Amino acid sequence: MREGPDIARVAALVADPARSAMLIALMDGRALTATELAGLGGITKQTASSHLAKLVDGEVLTVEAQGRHRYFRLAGLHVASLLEALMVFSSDAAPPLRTGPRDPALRKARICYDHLAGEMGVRLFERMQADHWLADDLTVTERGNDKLAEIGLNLGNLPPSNRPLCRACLDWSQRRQHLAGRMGKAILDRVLALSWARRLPESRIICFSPEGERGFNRWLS
Amino acid sequence: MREGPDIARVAALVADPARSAMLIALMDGRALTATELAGLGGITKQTASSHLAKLVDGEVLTVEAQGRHRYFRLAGLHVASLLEALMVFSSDAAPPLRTGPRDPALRKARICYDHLAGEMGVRLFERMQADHWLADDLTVTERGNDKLAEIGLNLGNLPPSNRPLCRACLDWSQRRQHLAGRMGKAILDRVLALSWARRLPESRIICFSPEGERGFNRWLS
DNA sequence: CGAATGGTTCGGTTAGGATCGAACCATGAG
DNA sequence: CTCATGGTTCGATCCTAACCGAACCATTCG
Repeated sequence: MREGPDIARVAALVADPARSAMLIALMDGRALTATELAGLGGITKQTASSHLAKLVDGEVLTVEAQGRHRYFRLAGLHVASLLEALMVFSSDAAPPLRTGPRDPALRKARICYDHLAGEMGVRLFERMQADHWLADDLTVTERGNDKLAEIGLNLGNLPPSNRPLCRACLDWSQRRQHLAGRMGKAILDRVLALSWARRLPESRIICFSPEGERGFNRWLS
Repeated sequence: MREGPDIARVAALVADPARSAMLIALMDGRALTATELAGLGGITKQTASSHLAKLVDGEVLTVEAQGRHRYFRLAGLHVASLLEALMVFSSDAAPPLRTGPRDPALRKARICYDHLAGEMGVRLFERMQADHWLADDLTVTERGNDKLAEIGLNLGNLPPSNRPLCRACLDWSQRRQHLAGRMGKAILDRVLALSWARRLPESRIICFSPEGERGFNRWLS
């Protein structure tokens, strides 16, 4: 009788309006927090938490904990394919709501909690390692201190804290690591203070000016 | 808040075990009666009747009344694609309950609505792309037409239809794409007409003969 | 150390829907 | 016509799961 792959299990996960709203919101590959998703689904965070746990358990979503946030994202391409296949049914109407010009910008550079992420953040971090600003254990080398001084940054002046100075943080859009920790924050602060870039209100986008990007690239080279 | 396409509606239709069992049974494109489907779903005919009404109402199935029978079949290719997309999830993990000798055959070649799926289908599709039978936008190139002519297929002779000529369909067992659309159907029809393969009754398996497989491979090379 | 914020757990309520028995309608066979 | 069979409708039961309030845990900030 009832055999074969258990299609109903996954379908049931998508079958709830709140869950499907959250899934659609994640279709562009972004990673969103539980409270953001609760808002998008029109439910309280308790309910969202329960839904998200089910989706993760069902391997439809993956989580990544960062600080006190938990970032949820689709578990892979096959999930997006499934959602696309479902959208075919309601396709005749329903103009898609997303993918304004903001998305590419978000991939290029954005704030991740308090430090730089996206393409620019990843490039920074990889350059710091390749050029030995950082040692393998993520401590700052002498050359690192020199380079930081070039943009007016002296780690000795940072406010004390028990938060680690350097930490690697997984970048969702690039799937590589970028620099987090107090130093990540300090560098972003300098980038903003130098007017190399500015934050766009109501979003996580960091917008580099043309001169700012040139300055940043020159600094890395 | 909650906008966008109402994917939860269709997902809910598939989310019931009895309904999904019936849908899977229909994946080979056959049309079955309500009582047959009731048996396959492991439910009484009253319940099945209710389920089937919902599926028809939701445009997942179509009915055809003949005498005192009512034949149900999938509403279209997009339904089969959806079911395949769902099967992707239960394929890798979840030690399947049944691994008789039929499964390998099913993975090797099977019918997906009306076109070739499984290992053979995926190989065909990848070859078509690598060897430029198809352009990136899935239109048929001149070389493609030549190769199709080799097995006696002329796309100009296909019956007109508004169904797309070429479509990619995610393959459940392979997690890659295979060829659907009118051309996918036409190729499978030729493969069967050439006696390269035949359908096994009561299943979705497409069984290639040794010579048939050789012919198929030679055609691809 | 609080205070603030992001998230989870628990308990109780509620609504939807899957299920089947029984009765009913429609078609076809004899 | 009568009977058997395919299918639907109705009503009642029962179970699941979505939901939120409230309390709780964890992390960061001052």
